[in-house]
Amino acid sequence: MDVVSPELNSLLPDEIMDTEAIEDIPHSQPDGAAVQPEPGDDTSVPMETDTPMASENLSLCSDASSSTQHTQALTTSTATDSTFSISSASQLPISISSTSSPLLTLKPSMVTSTATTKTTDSVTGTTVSTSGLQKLTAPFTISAANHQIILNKVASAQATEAAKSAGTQPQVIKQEGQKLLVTAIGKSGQPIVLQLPHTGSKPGVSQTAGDPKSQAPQFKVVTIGGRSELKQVVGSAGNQVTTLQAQQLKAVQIAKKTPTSSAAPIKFIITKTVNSKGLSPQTSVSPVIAGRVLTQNSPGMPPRTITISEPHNTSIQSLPGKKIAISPLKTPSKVTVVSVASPTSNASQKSVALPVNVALGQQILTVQQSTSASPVKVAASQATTQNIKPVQSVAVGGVGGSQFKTIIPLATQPNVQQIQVPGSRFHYVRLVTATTASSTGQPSGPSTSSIQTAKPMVVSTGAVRMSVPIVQAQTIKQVAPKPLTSAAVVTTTQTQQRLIMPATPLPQIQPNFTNLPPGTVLAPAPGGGNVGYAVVPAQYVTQLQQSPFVTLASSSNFPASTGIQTQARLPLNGLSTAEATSRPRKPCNCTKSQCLKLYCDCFANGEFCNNCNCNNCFNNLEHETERLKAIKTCLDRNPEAFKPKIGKGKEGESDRRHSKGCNCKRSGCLKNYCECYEAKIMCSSICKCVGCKNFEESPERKTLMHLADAAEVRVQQQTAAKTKLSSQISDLLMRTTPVISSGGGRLPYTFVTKEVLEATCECLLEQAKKAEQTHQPQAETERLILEEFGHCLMRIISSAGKAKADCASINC
DNA sequence: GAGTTTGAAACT
DNA sequence: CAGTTTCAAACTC
Repeated sequence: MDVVSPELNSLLPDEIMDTEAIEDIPHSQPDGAAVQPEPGDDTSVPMETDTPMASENLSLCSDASSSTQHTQALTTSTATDSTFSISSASQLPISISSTSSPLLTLKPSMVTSTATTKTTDSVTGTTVSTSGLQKLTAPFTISAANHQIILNKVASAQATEAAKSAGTQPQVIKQEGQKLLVTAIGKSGQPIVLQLPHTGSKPGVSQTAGDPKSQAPQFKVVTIGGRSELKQVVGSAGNQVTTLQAQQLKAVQIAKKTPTSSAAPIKFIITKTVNSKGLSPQTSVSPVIAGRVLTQNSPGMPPRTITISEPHNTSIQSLPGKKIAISPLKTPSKVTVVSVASPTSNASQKSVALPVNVALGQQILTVQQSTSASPVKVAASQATTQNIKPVQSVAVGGVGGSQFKTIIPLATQPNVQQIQVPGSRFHYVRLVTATTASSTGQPSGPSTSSIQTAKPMVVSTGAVRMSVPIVQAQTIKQVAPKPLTSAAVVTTTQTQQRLIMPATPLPQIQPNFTNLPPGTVLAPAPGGGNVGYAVVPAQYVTQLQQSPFVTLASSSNFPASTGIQTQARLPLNGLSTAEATSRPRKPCNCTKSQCLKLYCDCFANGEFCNNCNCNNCFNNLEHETERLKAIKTCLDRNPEAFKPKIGKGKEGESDRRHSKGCNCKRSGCLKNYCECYEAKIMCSSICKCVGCKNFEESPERKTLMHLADAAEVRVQQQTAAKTKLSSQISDLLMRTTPVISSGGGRLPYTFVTKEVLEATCECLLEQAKKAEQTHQPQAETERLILEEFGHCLMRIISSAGKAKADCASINC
C-alpha cells in the first residue's frame, strides 16, 4: 500500500521531505500486517517532496490486506483503546501505544503464532512463504522510502509454548557478542548487520552475507525478503549460531512499502531469535553504519536487547520502562529512532516494551522500553520516569548507495535513540524518552476492533527533519467508514515549527481529532482528496519533547491539551517553553492581521505567537476557531502556503532555492527585503526580480558577502578575545586561591604585604627627597620616583620568586 | 524610536 | 492573471 500519496507529498514542504538521495520504494506486497483494513486504499501520507513519492514513510504499520490472520490478531488484541502495541507471543516486549483515541494494537495472537507467515519481498515483489515461522501479528515496519524497519520474529512459537508449559524460563539464544546479520530484504549480498553488543566484533566491521571470511564468529545472518531461510554466516563455538538456530531465524516483514522504483530498499530489521529449546525470545538490535557494525555498548555493558514476546492474553499491561518519544531533532543529522536497549538487567530475560504513543495529534511517538523480569507482561503505553536508559542510536542507510544501514553509535546519552535513514524520505526521526511515569496510553480497554492505518509523521527541526510514518490507530466505531489514510507531518525548525497532520476528510476525521491539541487545524487536502491536514501548534511538539504527559491521551477530551496549553505559556526558567527548547524566533509585531495571515511569520511558520509584540493576536489557543479557519483559508488559497519557501532546486541547480522566486524591484535583491537574499541564497531563474544583483558573479553581492564575512570575523575575534581573557582571569584565580592557603607558589603580588608597602613608600619618598635636594625638575623627579617604584617592584618579584623556590625546596 | 521603504500577501 | 491594496519587516535617520 502506499503510505504516502503523491498529492500529499506534493503538498508537503520540501524541507520536511528533502528528497535528496531518496529513491522510490518499490511497492511491496501486502504482507500480513493488519494495519490496513482495506488493501485497496492508499494510505496517503503527506510528505514533502518535490516529486510525490509513495515511499517516504517511516511507517509503523503493516498491510493487513493480505493476511487475514493478522487482521484477526489485531482485532482480538486491540482491546486497548488508543494503544498501539507491537508484541509477539508470550512476553510482550514491544509495544507501541498511542494515547490518542485511535487504537493501534499490534499483538500477535497465539492463534497466529504457528501460522505460516508470508513475507513479501518489497523489492522484487515476490512473496516468500516462511513456514513454521511465527507470525508477528503486529507488523512493525518503519519504512522510509526504501527503508523499512522490520520486526522479525525468528523464534518458533511451538518452542516458546513448550518452554512456557514446562515452566522453564525462556532463555536467550543469543549470547553476548553475537552478531545478527540480516541481509537487506530483496537485496543479495547486502546484508544488514545487527550486532549484539558486547563481545562482538569491533565496530565498523562491514559484513557481507556472501563473504564468510569477513564474518566474524558469532554472527547470525538472517536473510529477509526474497529469502526466507537464514544464512548462517558464522560458525563458531560459544555464541555461534547453529544451523538449527539459523534455521529458526526467520524474517518476517511486518510492514511493507510498495516501492515502485528500482532503488534497493533498506529495511531495518529487528529479528527475534528464539531457540527451539524454549528459550526466551530476545531481539537484539545493534547499530550498523554503512554495513559496519558499531558497538554501542561500553565494555561490561550487557547486550541491549529487545525482546519480543507474545502475550497469551489480549490484555495490555503497562510495564514501567523507558519511554522514547519521537521528537524533532535538534541535530542536523537525519535520525530515525527506532529501538531501545536496556542494558541494565542481568536477568536471563529482558523484555523491552516499545510502546509508541501515536496520537492523532500525536506529536509524539513514544517507544517504551522496559526491563522487566516478568516476561509475560504485555506492554502498555505506560511510561515511567524511572528506569530510563540510554538508548541506541540507529541509523539506517540506503541500500542502494550506501548499501548498509547506517547505525549511529548510541551514546550513553539516556533516553534518546536515533536511527538515521540516509536517503530516506523520512528524514529525521528522534525518539525521545519520556520523563514521566504517568501512563500516557490507555490501558487495554474494552475497545472494539480498530483499524490502523499507516500514519507518516514528518518532523523537522531546523536542519533536522523528522519523518515518522506512524501507524495510526483509529477505531472503526468512532470514525471512518473506511480506513483512514492519514499522515502526520510535524515540522519544527528553528525558523518554523509546525505539525501538519494529514488526515482524512474533516467530516470523517474530526471526531477523532477531538484528541488533537487545541490549535490543531484540520484542513482537507486540496483537490478534495481523501486526505487532509491537521496543523498542530508547534508548541505541542516542543512540549511533547519535554513532557511525558504530552502523549495525547485516548480520551476524547484530550485532557493533555489544557496542560499543554498552559505549559506553552508558562515560562520555563525565565524562558518560554519554546525558547527554552529550541529556537530563538523573532517575535512578530503584527497589528492588523491578528496574526492570522501569512504576513505574520509566526502564523506562516505554523506556530503560535509566543512572546510576541503583536496586537489583537488570534494566533493562540484562545482563538482556535479563528485560527483554524484562517489556516484553512490559507490552504485553500494556496495549498503550499505553509511549505517552506526555500527548498531544493531542480537538477543541476543549487541545492536551495526559493520555491516561487522573488519579485524584487528596487532592492536589487541585496537587501533582506528579498526573500532569496534573506535566505542567503541566490536568485534563480524563477525569480521575477528587476535589477537583480543577487547572482553568483555579482560584484555587489560579493562585496556584501565580504563585508558580512569581515563583520563575522570581527565578531568571532571579539568573542574569542573575550573568551580568552575570561579564561585567563579564571585561570589566574584558580591558581592563586589555593596557593595562598598553602603558602607555596604564591604569586609576586601576594608578597606585597603591609611592611613591603611601607618600605616601598619609604623608598619612593627617599627618591623624591633626593630629587628635591638636587633641585631636579618636576618631570625628572617624577621619572626618578617611577624608576624607583619599578625597582621596588622588581625586588618584590625577585623576592617572591626566591621565596617560592625556597618553599619548593623545603617541601621537597 | 519614528518614519520610510520594500516586497510578499491579500484582495479585486 | 494582472493590478491594487494591505501588511509587517527591513531599513534609514
